[in-house]
Parts: sequence; structure tokens; C-alpha cells
Amino acid sequence: MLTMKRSELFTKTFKTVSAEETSRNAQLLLRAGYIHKELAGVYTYLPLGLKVLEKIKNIIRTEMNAIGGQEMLMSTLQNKELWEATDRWSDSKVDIWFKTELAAGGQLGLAPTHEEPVTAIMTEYIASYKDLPRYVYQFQTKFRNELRAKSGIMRTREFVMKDMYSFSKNQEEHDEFYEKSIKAYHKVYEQIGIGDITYKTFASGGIFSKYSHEFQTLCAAGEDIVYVNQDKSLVINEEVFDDETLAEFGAKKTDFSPKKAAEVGNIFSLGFKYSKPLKLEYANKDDAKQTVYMGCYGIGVSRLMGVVAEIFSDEKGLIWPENLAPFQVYLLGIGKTDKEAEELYETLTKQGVEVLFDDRADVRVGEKMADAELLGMPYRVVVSEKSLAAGKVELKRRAGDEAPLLLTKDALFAKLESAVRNFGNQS
RNA sequence: CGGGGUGUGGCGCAGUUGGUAGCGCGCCGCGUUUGGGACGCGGAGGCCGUCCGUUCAAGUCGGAUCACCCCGACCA
Repeated sequence: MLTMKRSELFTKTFKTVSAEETSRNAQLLLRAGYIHKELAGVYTYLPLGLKVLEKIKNIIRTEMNAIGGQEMLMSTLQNKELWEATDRWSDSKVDIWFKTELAAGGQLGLAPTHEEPVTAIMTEYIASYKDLPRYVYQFQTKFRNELRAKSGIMRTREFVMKDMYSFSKNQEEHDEFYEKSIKAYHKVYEQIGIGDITYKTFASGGIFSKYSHEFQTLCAAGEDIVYVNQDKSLVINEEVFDDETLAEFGAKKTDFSPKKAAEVGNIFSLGFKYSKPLKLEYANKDDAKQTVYMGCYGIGVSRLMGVVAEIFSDEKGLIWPENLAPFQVYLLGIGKTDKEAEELYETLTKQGVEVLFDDRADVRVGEKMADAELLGMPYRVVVSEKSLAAGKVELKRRAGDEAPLLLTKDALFAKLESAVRNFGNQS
């Protein structure tokens, strides 16, 4: 679905949204028909929303593959025994489980994360140092029974996550990959358009490593507070922003200022936390049994979409970065230009430009313009009798406030050339 | 889970001292319009979140319950 006619696209825009819905990302995505709210913290992704999600996934997929990741897809339903082995089944230990009963008897859980199953799988596939290292990842729907869902699609009970797991012979091998993953993450955020406001931060690492790293995007709607030092080279999460941490980095409290931020990634050195209880071992060259050293690397894909909607939007609607927009161009005709607009649509389609053609005959110009702004495609192309008489069409960027350009079709094609790149070639 | 708020046609809302529900948007039909969410005329569409109670009578009063929103707590 590279191009589409608006009259055929399954979506609808709304002028109003419930006064209860205060989160900007939810308001805009609901009004623009990208998502549908099912329950608190549970959303359906409609065709437009799914396209954005898929584009984010493709950016991540490319970078994960580039550092050796191999994509797979694990199950949602979880084996209780596996999680008992690591003492993470009990609700007193992990309080966000959704659990359910098997008709034949017995309990299952809906996966909140996948360390246990992936480690168990690997015991079947890793036996020798020759089997290492291995890096696998997936895009999977996670379930977390949050006490309180909030902020639209930024904190939900059901969400899409990219989770990668690394299996290394030892810490040195792991550290090398961990550094690569950091670079890959930065590349992902850059392509999404939030590279300059997304920082790798020091966060609490739990019991098994002192720190983990998070990737935090500065965003007023974020739930977290990060402390950014003056030259932005060091960013520390609030929960570990104390004298001890500062001493470790030789930094002074006064060099930092607090900022609201949203967590868009989190990477952990897991060490032997899961490989030990689940007995994931390999034989080295001397046939001595070694425990596999693990790491995990998450990105909340659907949350990321929410963060982007928060950041790239204005009072009129969404403003998608080119790499994420469902379509590059919102095309519409004014006056008696049906034939010419249709022709331009076909030409752009042939050229591989992702275009949404608002061909609705019974809709007035104002509504089409308003929709173009609400839906937030990077470019708007208008075909009118006036401009056609001059042999031209009108091009306007959604972002910024530049006046529309009057261009010949050839000039238009040249301008849109950069937009031809297609990140979302799914379905 | 503590505190606060909200549930009424598809969506957004109003509904007075209790008397059997209304507005805007959207939708359907006809006509006029057509560079910024047009207008006229005619229509369709609701057991007022759910249950129990008070009453001759409940959207409205009482109780319970469910759902949703916000603040806080929580968040490998």
C-alpha cells in the first residue's frame, strides 16, 4: 500500500475528542484516525497508525540486523514453570502479570518480557563455544498489568516492543556487543528524527549490575526526570542522581539541570542472572562448562510512536518526520481538476512516491486542507485551475511556515525525490 | 492502591425543585454551493454504564458495582 485514495482508505477524522483525553498524542492520533481506543491502556492501530508502526519497526530492524541480530517471534503465552525457575512467577515478585487458566487445567501467563523463554530456547541451540555469540530479537506484543495506564500510547497495558537478547561467551565479548548496540540505538533515534534530543542515560541496573543504560528523549509528556550536564555528555536518571553516582563520574551536582523525558530504550547487561538458573551453558575448547553471559536490549515501539506524536505536532495536528509518515504526500485537487489531479496521482504512484490522494468528491476544500494538516504528511500538493493555467502545481511542507511553492511538475518530482525513499514496504 | 473527577444517539455535550430526553457535529435524501471544516428543506438514530432501592412517577434521590480520565504511589 504505497499509495492510496482517501475515499478508499479505512479511516476517518474527527473534530472533537473527549475532554477527558488530555494527552496530546492520544488526542491527535484519535482525531486523525490513526488509533482506536479499546480500553484504558489498550489501543488498536488502524491502517494509518499501523503504517507508522511498521516504519519505525523497519528502521529498528535494519539497525538490529546490521549488528548481527536475527529476527524471530516468540510466543505470548508463557510456561509458568520457566518463570518459577527464576522466581519471577509470583505476583509478589513481578506484580504486572496477566495470568489466565488453561481449559484443561493449569496456569499460563501473558508475557511481560522474554528473558526466560529465550534463555530456555537457547539451551537447545547453544552447547559449544562454536555456537556463540548469538543475537536474536523480535517485535512482540507485551502485556503488563499496570496499575495505571496513562499518557495515551506512552504507557499502556498492551504494547509493541522490540526486544533483543545477546548470548556471549564472556563479559568481554558481551561488552563489545553492548557498545555496538548503543551505536545502533543512536542511529535508530537519529533516523526517527529525535536524535538530538535523545540521550543515553545512566539508570538503576537492579541487583545484578550497578547501572543499566536508558535512552531518554526530552519530552514534556515524559514520566521521567533526567539530569543533563552542561555539555550534554553525561545524563543521569533521577533515581540514581545522588552523591555516590556523582562521585563515580567526578561530577558536581550544580553542573546538571533536570529535564522531563520519556524512556524510549533500555539496555541491560544481564550477566548470568537468567543463564544460571536456567542452566544455559556451553563447553569451551577444554570442554570446561561455562555459563553464557547475557544482555537484553529493548525499545518500546508503540511508545516511540507516541513520543514522536508529542514532539512533532502543533495545534493543527500531526507533523510526521519523513521517515515515519504513512505517506509522503497529501494530494488534493481544487475546482474542476479531477482529471489532472488523478493523472498526477498516477504519475507519483509510478515514481514510487507514497501519496495519499484526497479524491473525495463531496468534500469541500477547507475540510481537505484541515485534514491534510491533522494527518500530518510531510508534503501537501494542491492541483488547482489557477496553477494549472500557469502549468504548475503547488507544494507545501507541513513542517515550518514556509509559503507554498508553485512548481512545474518536473520541479515537483525533483523536490520529492528525497521523499521517494521508502522505509515501509510492508503489505 | 490512596485522592479527585466523569459515564446521556456514532462523536462532543446540556438536562432546573423527580413528571418519561435535547443541542452541536457526523449520518441519509433533495437542492443550491465549492482556494480553508458552506447553506436551505426533509429524515434516521438513545431502556440516560450496570444492578438494587425510595417513589404514583427516577437521567435526576439513596446504596452498591463496573468503566474511563487526572494527581500521587508503583514501574525487571
